[in-house]
Amino acid sequence: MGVDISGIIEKAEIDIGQLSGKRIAIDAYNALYQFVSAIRQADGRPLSDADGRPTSHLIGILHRNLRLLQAGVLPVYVFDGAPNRLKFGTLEKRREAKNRAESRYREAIEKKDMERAYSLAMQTTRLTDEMIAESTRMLSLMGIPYLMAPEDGEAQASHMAREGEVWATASQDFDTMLFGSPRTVRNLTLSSRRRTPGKSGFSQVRLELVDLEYNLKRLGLSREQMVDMAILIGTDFNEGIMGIGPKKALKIILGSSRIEDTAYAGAPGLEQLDTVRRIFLEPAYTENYSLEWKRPDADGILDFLCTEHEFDRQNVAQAVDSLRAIDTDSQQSLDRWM
DNA sequence: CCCAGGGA
DNA sequence: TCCCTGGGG
Repeated sequence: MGVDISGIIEKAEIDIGQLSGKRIAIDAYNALYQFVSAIRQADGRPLSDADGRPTSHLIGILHRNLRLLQAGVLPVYVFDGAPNRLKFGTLEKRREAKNRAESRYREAIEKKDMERAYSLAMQTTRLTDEMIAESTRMLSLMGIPYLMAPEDGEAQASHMAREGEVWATASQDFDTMLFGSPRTVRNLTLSSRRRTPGKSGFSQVRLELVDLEYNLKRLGLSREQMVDMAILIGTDFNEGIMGIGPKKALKIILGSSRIEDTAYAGAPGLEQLDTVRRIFLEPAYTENYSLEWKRPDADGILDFLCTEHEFDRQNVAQAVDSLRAIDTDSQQSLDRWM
């Protein structure tokens, strides 16, 4: 999930209207995980068609993007490429955690503890290659641009924001700040309710905007120092130091300015310091993409969802009609003036 | 995730 | 009008 420095970051609550006419680069994996973990039936299993194939990702993409486009937002989805080898450890840990959650889920189902089963089911969420392929196909049909990052999707999205190709990145974690995204939108949804893993029921969430420069200035850090702080805490690419969270890390870096000047220089958990720094400060990116929002392929969407996946034809037709009523052309020309 | 529907 | 619940595939 990336490094959690939420506690020391100031966010501004914003209204969706403030994103109208703006291009937002969305961390695709992050968004898809939300869909697949949140869109479930009562026993926790994802929604699926008659053949048992999952459909949560498709429902999520259809409805979320319909609402975003209606609000005037111009979304572009950035998918992860091949993970950096320093991420292998994190990925392995996630796999193990999912396996554990799966066996606990089965236990909870046997004990008929549905509430626990539901929350465990959310932790078993996996994105398969087929779901990724279907997601990009769905985006194409909706006329929404997407691209594959060479490595980390958040790094690519952040590069695009730095270059001014998009106004902001959208992700739930704070790695986009480390990657240098000037603005990060969190909780990019139209509804303000969210199911959270580990808890039953819903909690309120508000659309938030995180401004990188503002936060760096307020904390008295350079971005390089913020990256060092994250490395002390632990990132997807290194373990970090046990017992050091955002508060202590901030104090340490404000006192010593860089990891080499602290007592933690060379400590286990901080191996390959310069490589990890470079992952955040000089990330791999591509400029080989085009941002164009096209008219939706109405028949294509109906075929895909209703013929291939047995969605209700009337529901989908209604969504498609709403989609066709949106004038993305004028939003794109409006966007030039912002 | 988002929506529709019903009750407070 | 808000809040909660059930449904979607």
